Amino acid sequence: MELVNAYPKLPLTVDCVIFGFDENSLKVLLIKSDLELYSGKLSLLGDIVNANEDLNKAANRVLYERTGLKKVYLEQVHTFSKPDRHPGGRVVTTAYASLLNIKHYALAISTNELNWHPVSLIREMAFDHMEIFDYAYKWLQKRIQEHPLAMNLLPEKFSLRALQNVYEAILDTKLDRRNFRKKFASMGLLIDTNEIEVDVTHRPGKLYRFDYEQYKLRKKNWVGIDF
Amino acid sequence: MELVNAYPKLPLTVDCVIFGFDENSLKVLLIKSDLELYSGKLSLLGDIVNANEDLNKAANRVLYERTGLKKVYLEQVHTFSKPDRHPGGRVVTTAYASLLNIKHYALAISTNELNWHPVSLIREMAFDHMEIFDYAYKWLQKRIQEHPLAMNLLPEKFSLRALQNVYEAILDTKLDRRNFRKKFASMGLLIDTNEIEVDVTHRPGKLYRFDYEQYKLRKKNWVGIDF
DNA sequence: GCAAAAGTGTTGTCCTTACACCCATGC
DNA sequence: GCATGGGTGTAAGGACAACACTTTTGC
Repeated sequence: MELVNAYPKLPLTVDCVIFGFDENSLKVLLIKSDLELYSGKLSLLGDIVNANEDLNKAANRVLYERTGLKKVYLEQVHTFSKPDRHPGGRVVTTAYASLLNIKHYALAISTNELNWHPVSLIREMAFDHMEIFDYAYKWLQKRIQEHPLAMNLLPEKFSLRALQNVYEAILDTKLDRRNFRKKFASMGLLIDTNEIEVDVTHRPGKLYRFDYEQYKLRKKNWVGIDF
Repeated sequence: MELVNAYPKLPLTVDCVIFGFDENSLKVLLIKSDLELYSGKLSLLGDIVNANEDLNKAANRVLYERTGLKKVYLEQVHTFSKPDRHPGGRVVTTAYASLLNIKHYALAISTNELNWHPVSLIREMAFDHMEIFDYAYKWLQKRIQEHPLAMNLLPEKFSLRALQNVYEAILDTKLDRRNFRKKFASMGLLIDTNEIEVDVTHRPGKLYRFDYEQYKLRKKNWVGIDF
């Protein structure tokens, strides 16, 4: 079947929006742009998709090549396709996002000044990456309220305070501590490890594990019209 | 800048999942597959993306070419990229979805047996279109609970019963009539037109308009962790 | 004993659910 | 007058928001 060979073809890239959490603040992994035109500007981690890999694989490869990070859980966010979005010619890009604990993933590579940047300080980027980033950030804020994504970026055992810090940083808001704790207690998805924090300069908090087993058993029965 | 010319290129298509509503049931617009291999199988409305159009434009064009439908609001759902998803060779496709009132959009074309098919009867399709369809349907079910998408497929003036029928068909569930009405009343987004249904064989219902102005003014302040 | 953060309970409000009867119209 | 679906209210339960004091630890 040679039909497909006659089709117009386009270069396809992936761009990874890697959110990280550290010192109670949300960051994003960026490099300095390769392109002269955008010299000095920050850029997402992107590269071309090869002929025989799916987008997910491409995103993982690109992330690995640019950062040395492996086995990162990436989710597809959106595909951006404005014809003029890349000054070098037409390129369609699919954005992937992830959320991880900066302390768990040492950066093996520092090419292009690869580094974590606080989300709150990002003002502009190369290409249309600011638009992609904004989209991905909104996606993340919604996503974290519906999925236990936050657990990805905490150690296996964590305190409720640490969990709350994650939500506050990502949602960029303050939450009532008592209500937050009640909420998670009532979900029945946290297992008390009977351990407590160590090396803190105040009363240590209890440590919990997230009950992935239980979570998987739930089926979401979500009917609630609201807009 | 000739960088981009050296990149590997892939054929890119769009596939439109056009949901329609008629006679209180949810349908989807499908054609018989072009391909010999899939002869007799149903297929989404898809075609190649041209070199200088963005995906959104491509989706609109493809829809127009295949159906004669114009000015349909399409939303991007997901991009599917398995290397073997098309038997004729590697093709990446981006799925777009819409929801419209079948009675408002007469099909101008009937090539490939273009037709509306009840969603509940779809069992298999050509290519990976069943997977795309399933994804789009889940997307729709979530989307309609968070956005006033349902209004797209009602006449400008509609009864609460008609609105409820939409939700019941799409969510595939029964809703309590009184609670449903209270819900929409309390939202404050429906305007009583002071008109009533005509030509019904029972007590006519009041007709409402959706208050798009008001809706646009709302900003969603949505913080509610739930999973 | 002081600083710092952990831990905890109650009340009011709102939202959701469940549920049954009368009303207006066409025929 | 009967069949069909429109329209309405209430009570109970659950979720959420607001709010302050005591406890434990390190130093």
